[in-house]
Amino acid sequence: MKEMIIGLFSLVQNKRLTMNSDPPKKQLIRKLNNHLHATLRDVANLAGVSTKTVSRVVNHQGEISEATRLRVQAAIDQLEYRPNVLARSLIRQRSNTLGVIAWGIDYFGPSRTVVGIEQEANELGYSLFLNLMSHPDGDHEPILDTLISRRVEGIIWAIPEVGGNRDWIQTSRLDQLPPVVFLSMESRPGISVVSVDNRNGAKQAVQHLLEQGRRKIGIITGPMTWWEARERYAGWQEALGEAGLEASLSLVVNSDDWSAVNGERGMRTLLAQVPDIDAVFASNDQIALGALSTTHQLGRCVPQELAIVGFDNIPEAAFLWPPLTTIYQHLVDLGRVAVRNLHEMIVSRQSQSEPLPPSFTMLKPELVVRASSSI
Amino acid sequence: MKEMIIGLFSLVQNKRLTMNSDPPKKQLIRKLNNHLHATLRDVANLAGVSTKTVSRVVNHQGEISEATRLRVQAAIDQLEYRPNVLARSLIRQRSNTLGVIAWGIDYFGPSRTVVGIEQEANELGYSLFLNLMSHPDGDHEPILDTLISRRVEGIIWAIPEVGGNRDWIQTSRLDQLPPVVFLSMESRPGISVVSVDNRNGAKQAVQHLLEQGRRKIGIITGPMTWWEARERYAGWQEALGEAGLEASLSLVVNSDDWSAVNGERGMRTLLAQVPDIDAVFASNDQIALGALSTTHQLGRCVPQELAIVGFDNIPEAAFLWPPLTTIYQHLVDLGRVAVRNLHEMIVSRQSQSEPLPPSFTMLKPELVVRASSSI
DNA sequence: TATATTACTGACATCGTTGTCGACAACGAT
DNA sequence: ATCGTTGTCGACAACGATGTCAGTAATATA
Repeated sequence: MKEMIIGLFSLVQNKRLTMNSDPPKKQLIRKLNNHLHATLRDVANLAGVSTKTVSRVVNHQGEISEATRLRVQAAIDQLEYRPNVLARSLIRQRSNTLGVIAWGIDYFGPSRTVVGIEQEANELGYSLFLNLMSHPDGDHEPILDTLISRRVEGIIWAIPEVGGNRDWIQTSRLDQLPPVVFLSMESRPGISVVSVDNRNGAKQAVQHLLEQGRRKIGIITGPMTWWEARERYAGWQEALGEAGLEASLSLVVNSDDWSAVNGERGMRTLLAQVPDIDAVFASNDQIALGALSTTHQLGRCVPQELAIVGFDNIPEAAFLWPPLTTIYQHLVDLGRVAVRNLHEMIVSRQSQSEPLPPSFTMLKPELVVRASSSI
Repeated sequence: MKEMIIGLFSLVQNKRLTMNSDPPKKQLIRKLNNHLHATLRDVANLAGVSTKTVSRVVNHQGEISEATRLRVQAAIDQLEYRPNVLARSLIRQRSNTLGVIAWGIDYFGPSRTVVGIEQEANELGYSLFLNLMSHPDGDHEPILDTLISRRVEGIIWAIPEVGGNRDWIQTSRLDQLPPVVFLSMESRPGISVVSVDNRNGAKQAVQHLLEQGRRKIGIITGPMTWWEARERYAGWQEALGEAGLEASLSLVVNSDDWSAVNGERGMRTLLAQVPDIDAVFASNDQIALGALSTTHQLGRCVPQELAIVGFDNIPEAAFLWPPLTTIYQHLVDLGRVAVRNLHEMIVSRQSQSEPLPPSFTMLKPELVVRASSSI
């Protein structure tokens, strides 16, 4: 009975071969002209072995006699065979891909982060799907759907926390996703996060200004809907508080984006509110740049009359006039750590063991002292 | 006879079902716990139809009675079914993915380009694999192998032309690839290229300086191994030549990278070589920034004594002191056009028609006048 | 010499889809 | 009553790989 079934099977299977009257060689030439790819079966036919044997050679698995290995390898080379990863992913149930959802990679910070993500993903053997949003609080649903449909094994959420754009995490949506690592956001129970310690960075900046003998230290914040802006603001407050100074509201100017325009305006406002202000912490380097621009326009001397510190250490910072003291964030590392953590989550989920507890990593930024803050 | 075969087939197929003793519902719960995805078959079972019918509903193809359509849709929603694009790509022989090979996306220019690429790819329904190289002349072979194995339908080569890093194009390697569009390089027969007209940009910059009455116009070039640097240099030469001025070598300083450090040094050298120089074309904004830094250090007045023009229009340019005149490249468009061209190549190859002739597109940059060049 | 072991290889089913082809019911027309 | 049509739907094979299992030949063991 069994033999009978097998017989019928192969009878049916042979139909394919008989339908195609070309000899194998000719078939292959046609394939190449149509920009098709050689398959395991092509290689197997050419080498006179089964597809499984070719598969074994390709994956260096199982024991293969040197003779057949060479024969198969020759066929592979001759046909320029490349395994079809789509088919492999399908049967292995592993796509070896990650998805990044990012925003603002035309800015220095986010793009550095993506570089780190790409490097680490590459080293761990993942290919990376890049998805960009046009606004930090845009609609991410279609992106998630694509990533799920493509069966990515993990997702890096490289979008800043702005307003309520993380509220969806509380919903059940997260359960339907592969492992996700979030970047640059407030820690929340149950999810994995990697962030730069913005508060500490701001604190370092202000403490440095205090050490330089400054006492009236203003701040131009970023948009306060951003978590990072709030953290930097909090760091400024903390540093002043610990020094026994009042974080008076007249020393604060909020800007509604991170651009130099607002730095320019903010600086004017601060100088109007507190004419004898002697230092300003700008919440990023663009804002600092705008602030510097204002000091030039008004003829104030930096750092003699007024010290300025930024945040980010953009490549231009060292060449501004005067060179800008700032806070350096290890953003490439941020990306790398995120992928490493993600990889661990993926591995742990595969091994069916207890799910890994969510991780929370904080990277400490560094103060870079230049002429804009020290005489 | 035929019925017999069919009978045997389904007998064999049923083995799978009998082997698995769980009722369908329970199977599904197990699936969800293991983070598996519902398949067409799951949906079909739940809705009491065949997989093909579900497929038809998902793809809005064929004629389906409203009753079954609703029933199937309900099952899809209930199971949160997402089609597996890997399987779909496999059978359809279309992956709907593109690959980008890029370098330097932590710089402003390349990252803008990638933004454009991502946007257009997204709009045309492609997912994007991002691959970064650490050097413009690094080894791209492993990247190409991965992309081929993943069966991307096209490749965007977003790496600047440096030294001989395009020589491989002459080899047969290109034939084994899906359609490729190259960015920012010299036109070559047989390949598709999209570039910014660097020569024209530089020419505009120098012509602007001439219109301002400048006559001793120097240049700080980029690294001359780069095609873009050579083009900008050529533009400077052309503009001077057309104005009847000599492009004397004393007016030229080469820098070996694009950084501000070299702009600083370059400016010093120029001032030493030609003390009465009255304008400088810096081959990018970083170099211009360095040059500006030198003028501050030496107390030269910009633009009164010395006009400076850059290239790129980095976001900081408007806020430097003085604000920098520069050349704006439409890099987002560059990326978009590249993907659009690539898409056409892909479509044409599919339709089996005559292969599309390679395209060559040049985007014209724009002069942005600011205070560094006009009094 | 007969049997157990090892080394190597292949047949088949399978992953989750879609294209092809044909089955079947309902319908109106002859 | 018979015969196309039309509208729905399903069985099957196929995409290109890998895992399972069994088969064969060569070698080692009794």
